[in-house]
Amino acid sequence: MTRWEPGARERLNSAALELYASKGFEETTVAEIAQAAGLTERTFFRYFADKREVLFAGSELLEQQMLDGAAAAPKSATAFEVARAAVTATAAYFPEDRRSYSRLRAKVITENPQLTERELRKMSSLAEAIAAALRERGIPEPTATLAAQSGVTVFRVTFAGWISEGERRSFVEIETETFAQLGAMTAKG
Amino acid sequence: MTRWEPGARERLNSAALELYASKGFEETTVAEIAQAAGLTERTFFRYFADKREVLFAGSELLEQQMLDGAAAAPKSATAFEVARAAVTATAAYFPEDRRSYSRLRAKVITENPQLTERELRKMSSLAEAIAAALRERGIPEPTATLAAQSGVTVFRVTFAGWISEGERRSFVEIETETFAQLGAMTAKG
DNA sequence: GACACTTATGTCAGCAACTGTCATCACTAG
DNA sequence: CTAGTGATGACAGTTGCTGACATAAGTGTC
Repeated sequence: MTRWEPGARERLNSAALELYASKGFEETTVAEIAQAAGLTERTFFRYFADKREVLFAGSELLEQQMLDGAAAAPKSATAFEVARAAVTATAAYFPEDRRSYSRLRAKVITENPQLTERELRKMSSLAEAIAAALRERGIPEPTATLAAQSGVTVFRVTFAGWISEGERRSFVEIETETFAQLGAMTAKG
Repeated sequence: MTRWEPGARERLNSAALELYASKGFEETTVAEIAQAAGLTERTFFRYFADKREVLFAGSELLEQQMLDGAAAAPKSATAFEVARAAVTATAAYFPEDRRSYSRLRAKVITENPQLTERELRKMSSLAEAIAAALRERGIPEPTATLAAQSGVTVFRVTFAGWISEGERRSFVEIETETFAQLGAMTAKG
């Protein structure tokens, strides 16, 4: 018999989501999460920097995917095209099987201001990563930030649509349309 | 003799900014801020919901100014034009005299992740307010959110430019240029 | 197979953010 | 003069989070 079961991180993760969803984020104490996972509070904080972070672990993968997408764009691409490539590359991250999980997670997040803040920070960090990649390509500020932010905005709108009630289209389909709308909107005037 | 000096809110506000700037946000305790203002910790929390909020009070004014700007836009304006009107209306909020104060405040905020999160939330809330105004005008989603977010992105980039070292141009000047850049960027492709 | 070494966890003490509750003092209306 | 109101103080309590140290499981070495 091992002293501890494997997969502590996983257990903490799902225990947290379940509790946050069932009784609310603020009403859940870290001690409860730890107990549900068969661990102690102290251990929770060894895996996650804070009570919120447990819902956002793994976002480095998303960022990496975006950066890979940006890197794959042709040399001749404009700033906005590179940003778009970065966003498009994340589609693989949102297959049909994850849609309902994403819905639950998003619901928990939008219902709590603290979690919303953290989500915004992650989005901002994604934008900054893309902006940095654009700068690497020689695109100056503020164009780099502007393009990166716009790309992330499309990403957010796309994601919101993807998890909206009754939506059946795939992530890429929605994304394509969202980009088209942004183009149409700013082109005019 | 009154038992307490007037302007408690003001005193807490400036004491907090000074302490955050001089010894860092996390290194400053609420008790210290309260003491510097001649009050108690409990009173601090009567004025501000949390330790961060002390730097963000008054953002309702900014939001109102944006909404007024949006409301003043002609009926025939497109979603993006209305969003632009909202952003342009905030220029009065950033006169030359406030630039150095804004610089200090921004420095404190960008140096701390927790404060950055709160700032992002405020920006998000501004975008949501504009989006709601657009919906009121009959503009459907996701166009409303897309336009509002884009407007706020321009606002953020403009603000960052305005407080950047050595920048002399006025807020409106920078804003005009930023909008032009966004238009040029998305139009292409 | 004894020994050190590393890694994941537990235990415990403590700080600081935030909250609820009640007391207190200045001011105001009548 | 008194009763009421509103801002503040006093104080205790919960919880997020951290540091320091102990302990047990697994891993290698001779």
